[in-house]
Amino acid sequence: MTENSNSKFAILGMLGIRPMSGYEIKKSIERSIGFFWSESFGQIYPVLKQLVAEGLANAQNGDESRDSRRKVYEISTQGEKALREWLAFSARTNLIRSEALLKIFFGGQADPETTRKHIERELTECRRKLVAVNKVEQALAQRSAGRQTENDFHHGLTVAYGKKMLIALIDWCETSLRLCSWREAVGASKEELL
Amino acid sequence: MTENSNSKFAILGMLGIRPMSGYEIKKSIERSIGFFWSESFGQIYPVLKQLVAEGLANAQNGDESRDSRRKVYEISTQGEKALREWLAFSARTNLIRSEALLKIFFGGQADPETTRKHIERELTECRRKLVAVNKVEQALAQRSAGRQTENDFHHGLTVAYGKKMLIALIDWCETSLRLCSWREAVGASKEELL
DNA sequence: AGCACCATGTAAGTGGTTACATGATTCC
DNA sequence: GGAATCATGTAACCACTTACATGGTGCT
Repeated sequence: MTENSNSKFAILGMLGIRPMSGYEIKKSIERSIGFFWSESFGQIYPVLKQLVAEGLANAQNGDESRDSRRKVYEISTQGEKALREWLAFSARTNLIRSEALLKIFFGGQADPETTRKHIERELTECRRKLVAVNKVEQALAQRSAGRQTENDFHHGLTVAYGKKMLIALIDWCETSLRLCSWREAVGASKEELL
Repeated sequence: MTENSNSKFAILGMLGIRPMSGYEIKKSIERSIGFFWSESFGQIYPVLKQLVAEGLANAQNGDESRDSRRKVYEISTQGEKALREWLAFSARTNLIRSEALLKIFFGGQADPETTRKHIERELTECRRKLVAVNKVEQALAQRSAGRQTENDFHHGLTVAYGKKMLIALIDWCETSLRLCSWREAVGASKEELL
């Protein structure tokens, strides 16, 4: 842990939207920012404890009529300040590591079908995700019809981001598959000529 | 270490392109797949040792006329087989975590300038990267003029991917900045009306 | 009664970076 | 002779995931 700024502020940021339990934080992250962020329970619960210890959040535990173990965490004034400071700080350029792209890059060292399969899998995945993002987009539009909150506006920006990336990715997959086919056809005819 | 499949095969894949030293692997990764992959020396050297121990690569050390410590590693027949097997295996959907997007998502909890700054920084970064990708694209086109190797073809696919993503990202940044401006203008006029 | 989901937490392991230590070679 | 780059390696640390343990609550 020590100075695990990312998870810490991701969780604090979620509490900034509304008070939540650890379990809710997980679900909420999955639904809203799952496209580019994730947190595991193994991270969430210790961080929540840490946030309380640092005075950045308060725990209100023991809501009757529900599971008595359930604890709802709320961001504190200090927490809001800490979050704002972190938000103002320039984001580190994060190291993305795409296993799929790596396998496509090395595709020359496998048979041509391998690359094709990776791209097809990617394409299927993207189309599935696009459907999900469209649903989120619709839900957001409906919720913020009339007056759009600050949070809704910013959520909308990230949804637009996801959508744009997915559309571009789908386009790349389709183009790449055509290139693969074309290359295979040329390769085949070359062999015939020998 | 144990079963660090990703780094292991990223490095083995580089050796599959041509024999290299640890240092060259690092540079080569940065130049060709730096857009979506990275390896640190702290990872490369132990993995190279491991690859030799497992019989997936051979070390030819002690080239006179150059630094005598320099060791060039070469993929073995067994290594090629292991690489092909790994390549054929479906890629896990990797967890991307974008700190910048996270900060934009939480932007409603900071002043509007914060979000704007993050997007502007992103835009600058993307434009810079696009220039770099274009250079790689040109170099690749020149190198593979006439006959294009399998490796060149697959490298081209990943470069096209990078380019497409960057163009989409730049577009998103520009649109988002306009949305921010528009929202700020509306917000200001609202306050004037109060 | 049983399943799905809500709910919290810990321990072990993983996959990786960063910082450090050390030094050779090349080019100006 | 000094800077840049080539070159290899280790140790400490870090953030995070996975698997495990445990059990409540609500619906059918």
